[in-house]
Amino acid sequence: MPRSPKDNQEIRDARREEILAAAARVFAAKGLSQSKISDIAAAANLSHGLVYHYFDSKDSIFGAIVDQMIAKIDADLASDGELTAYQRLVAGIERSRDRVCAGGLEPGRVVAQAMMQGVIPDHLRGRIHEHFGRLHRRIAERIEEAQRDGDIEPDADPVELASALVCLMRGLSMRAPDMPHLPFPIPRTDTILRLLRPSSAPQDTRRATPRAARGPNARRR
Amino acid sequence: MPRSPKDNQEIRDARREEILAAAARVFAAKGLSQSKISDIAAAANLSHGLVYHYFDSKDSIFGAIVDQMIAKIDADLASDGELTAYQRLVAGIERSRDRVCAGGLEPGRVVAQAMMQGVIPDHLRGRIHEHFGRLHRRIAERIEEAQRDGDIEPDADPVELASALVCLMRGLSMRAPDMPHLPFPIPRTDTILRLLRPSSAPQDTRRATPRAARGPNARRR
DNA sequence: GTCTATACGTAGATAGAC
DNA sequence: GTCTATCTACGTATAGAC
Repeated sequence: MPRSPKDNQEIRDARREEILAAAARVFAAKGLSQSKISDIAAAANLSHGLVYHYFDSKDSIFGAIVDQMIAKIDADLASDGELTAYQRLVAGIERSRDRVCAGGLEPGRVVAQAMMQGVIPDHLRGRIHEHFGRLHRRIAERIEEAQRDGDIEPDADPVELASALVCLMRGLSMRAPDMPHLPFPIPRTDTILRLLRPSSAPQDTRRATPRAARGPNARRR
Repeated sequence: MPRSPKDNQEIRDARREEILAAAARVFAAKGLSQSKISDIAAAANLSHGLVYHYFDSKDSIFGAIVDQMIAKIDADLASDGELTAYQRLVAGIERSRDRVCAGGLEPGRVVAQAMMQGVIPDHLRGRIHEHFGRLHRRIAERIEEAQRDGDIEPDADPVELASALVCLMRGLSMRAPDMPHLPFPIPRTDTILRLLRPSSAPQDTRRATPRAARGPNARRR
């Protein structure tokens, strides 16, 4: 008895996902250009030729991966309904940081690698560029909201803070997974948050110490 | 009349430097694996084959570049004799940041790319690893000194702060030179320094407000 | 010292057998 | 649907002409 069309479709979908998962690992480890199709095939335990049965080209695989990673990053920002803006920022930072610690798949890593590479398929450039725009805008908005809540330094430019935070997180994601014991530790979330922390630091003489007493994790209202 | 041996040597040295300079630009733009020997030759305005007259292989060129970049980074930290530890930290950050702004050759970029690549010649791995050890140790020491001077948050772990700072700077250097108009700005030095800034922030209840009044740029003693 | 022509290997992509 | 064999393009590295 032959396989039903439905079974075939399931096999196809499963294979596709397997290949994408394998490719994500390979790309994260080596970047687009250094990743051979055979590497991906080997990581997915199937033959070289079969990969081409499911995807047109290496670029199309990479495109699919980048889209997945972008979606994952967007999801990181979107979730966490009942929290303060500040708490959502912290949660996002923590998730990303945990992934780096686990040595697992850091979505930011793939995208950052893609951005650094000279040759990205043109359609991808646009998508990546848009992604960064969205990411940065959302973080800046969230920072602004947290400033209104009094959880973040109110006198700093939110766009500026967002840039610094994004830089830091990108640098974090860049730690090579095959160099697990680098001489310096992964900074704690507390340390990262120093960037945003309100302070009555000396250079700021306009405000004395009012709302600071509430603490950075205080719930608003 | 033939060229003197001395002239020949000068030509050789000059060519070598030209090739290295061209290669540095190419590597910074595309990374090791995407850089073809012909790219380097074209960037240096000479033929493909001549590159091999001066270097054994692409890897050996890359090795020379990485060494140059490492030396440049080390130099950034070494200089500035008459300054405070804190002032030297600031100067280093500013130099690196200026290079990124100029879109020029950011040494950290090449090294970071190298680190992220899966395949680095083995001897290079060691050198890069050592470099990071030195870099981090020096920064941590300098931070510690600045803490004693009262210019940096005294209750934070210097190693921790150094890690965060290195991450941030690495993320900064990663901006693609061919994407000059990213939606977010390069963070100002002030903003970067928020990581280190002393503060009488709420979560820290042990110290009240003593030394903070001196300001972060105050000369010690 | 500099170039052009060429050998060799490798990786992307296709074709056809099972 | 899956594999192996093959074509083709390109990049590293070398050899030899000028």
